[in-house]
Amino acid sequence: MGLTKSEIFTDEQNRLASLFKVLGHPARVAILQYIINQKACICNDLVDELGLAQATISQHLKELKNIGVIQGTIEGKSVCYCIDDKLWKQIQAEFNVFFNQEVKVNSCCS
Amino acid sequence: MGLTKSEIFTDEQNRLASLFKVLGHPARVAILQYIINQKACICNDLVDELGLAQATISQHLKELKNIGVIQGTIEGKSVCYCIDDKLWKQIQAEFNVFFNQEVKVNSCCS
DNA sequence: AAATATTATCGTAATATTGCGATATTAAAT
DNA sequence: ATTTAATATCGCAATATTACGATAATATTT
Repeated sequence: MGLTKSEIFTDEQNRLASLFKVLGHPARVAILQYIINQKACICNDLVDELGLAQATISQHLKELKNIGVIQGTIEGKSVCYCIDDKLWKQIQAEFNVFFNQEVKVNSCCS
Repeated sequence: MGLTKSEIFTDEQNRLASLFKVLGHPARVAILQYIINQKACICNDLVDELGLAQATISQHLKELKNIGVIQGTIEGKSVCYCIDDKLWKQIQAEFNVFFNQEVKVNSCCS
């Protein structure tokens, strides 16, 4: 197997999980932090900054682009990647909806 | 390979990624939602509720226990799983620190 | 103690992810 | 047009994850 059974879950559950999953790798967290701090970046900066091969960085960037959290604009022979601020805030909002569900503490565990 | 190079990232990056990763599966999102709504649960309820085998549910519960977001108390022959509200709020807080970094929108992307 | 019920663990197959070298693609510079 | 630079894609090997049947472990019930 190794195949997630997406069809048995709700759209919301699949959606949340897919967002969490993309953020669930330290390289992608590092890339986001770097882009945020530098305002923008090109892939080669990241290759120098992180210790990963260019092909690997490019692959991680692609996954971040897939969920729309970053966008790339071609600038001459390089690409300028930026956070999509609207989506950034939207993802945070979706996470907060999940976390703000009221947790009722049950007697059996306290 | 297939081996994440954790040693090249900061503790914060690894920590955040590991939390996101655990939440990055729809079954685990579903389990958390179910426990929150039912106040508590035992594994067998989840087997009926979700369409996954008992062994699979047990494995997902273990991962959730590993990050401390749920805890299990033995109750006779079953186990009562509850959200650890303190950790639940702490994880949310850690995520918000990440998301609340100020994003400077760069001219090249707008 | 034997039977039953619930959960955990083991072993294994299928699929996914990570990482990287090699190579393509694209655009600027010469 | 050729060279150079930056990024993307392909193909592959190593490792991780997902899922589940079988079985073990634990605790209650009979």
